[in-house]
Amino acid sequence: MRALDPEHPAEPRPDAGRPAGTGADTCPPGDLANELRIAVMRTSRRLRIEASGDILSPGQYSVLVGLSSGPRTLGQLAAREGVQAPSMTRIVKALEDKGLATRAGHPDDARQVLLSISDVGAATLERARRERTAWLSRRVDELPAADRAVLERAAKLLQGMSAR
Amino acid sequence: MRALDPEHPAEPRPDAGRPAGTGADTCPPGDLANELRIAVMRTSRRLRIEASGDILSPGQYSVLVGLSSGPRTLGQLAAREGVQAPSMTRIVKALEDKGLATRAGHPDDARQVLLSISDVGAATLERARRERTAWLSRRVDELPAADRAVLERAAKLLQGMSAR
DNA sequence: TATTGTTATACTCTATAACTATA
DNA sequence: TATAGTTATAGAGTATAACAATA
Repeated sequence: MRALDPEHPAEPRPDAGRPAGTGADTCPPGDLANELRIAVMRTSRRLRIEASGDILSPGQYSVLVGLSSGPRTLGQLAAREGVQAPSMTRIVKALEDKGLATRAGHPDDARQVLLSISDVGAATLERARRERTAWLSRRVDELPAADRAVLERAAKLLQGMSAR
Repeated sequence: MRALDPEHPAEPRPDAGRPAGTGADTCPPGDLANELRIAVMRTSRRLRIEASGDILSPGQYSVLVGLSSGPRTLGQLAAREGVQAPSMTRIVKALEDKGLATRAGHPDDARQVLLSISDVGAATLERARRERTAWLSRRVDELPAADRAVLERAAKLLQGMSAR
């Protein structure tokens, strides 16, 4: 089994040291960024922990996501993942061995290699995605509608802020 | 330098395939969980990337956070981080070598070891925290007040959902 | 000569197993 | 005999360097 993620397992409680009963709706800007960082990192850690039992390693999952929108060369995948070519060679080899991706020569440039997701790969990706969302779905369902609306707007904001 | 985080580098755009102009304030529950997962994972990836150049490895940072609220035994730290004792031995050794943590025998049980954060360690942790929050602070500052309020409420919700 | 991808090798961080010291 | 921590060793996953094939 994969090791637990060492990132931010237990940040200090956010309200420590803040005077209680201050019904203010806003906190200082620096505090917001810090609390948001804690919230995001803590949630991402739980998401990864709860997703344990994967068939896919994080790298394999991520590459499969990249391939789900169309064939890519090994170099494109490496650049997109931010890893070096030898690392991508390894990841792709693992995906091929599991039958989740297929390899073909590039029609125009014989040096390059074109990787595609297989049907089994697409199905595996879908299952992995569902597994990774299951824990969060349960938690979200427990919330009142007003809170869900807040999270929906926040999700859009975060996605916009983090887009590259 | 440490490798880039392989987690979710480029999830598919959230609105793909959704009819535009649907001014609905809510989306199906499953969709919310999925969008929230994408938002959280993408943001956490950016946070880690932007925090590159650390003096502290993720594990060392995390242990230092644990020590910042008081001395802990090696076993306590290992349990809190979700790693085995030998791994914690290594992390603690690295912190000691850098002068960020100190070791002492347990007063009641000579088998145990008590780790404490040093003054240098506390200062280093503060600096690391600021670095890790800097990117997010800039992004948050660009937002209108209403959006910041949404994120503030969302941060509290996420922290509550992810608490253990 | 430059570029794409592979192989060889090393480093980091993790785990399990075996061991020492103490309870 | 059980527990806290260390040491030894192995398994992922990453990187850089050197190489082969092609442009």
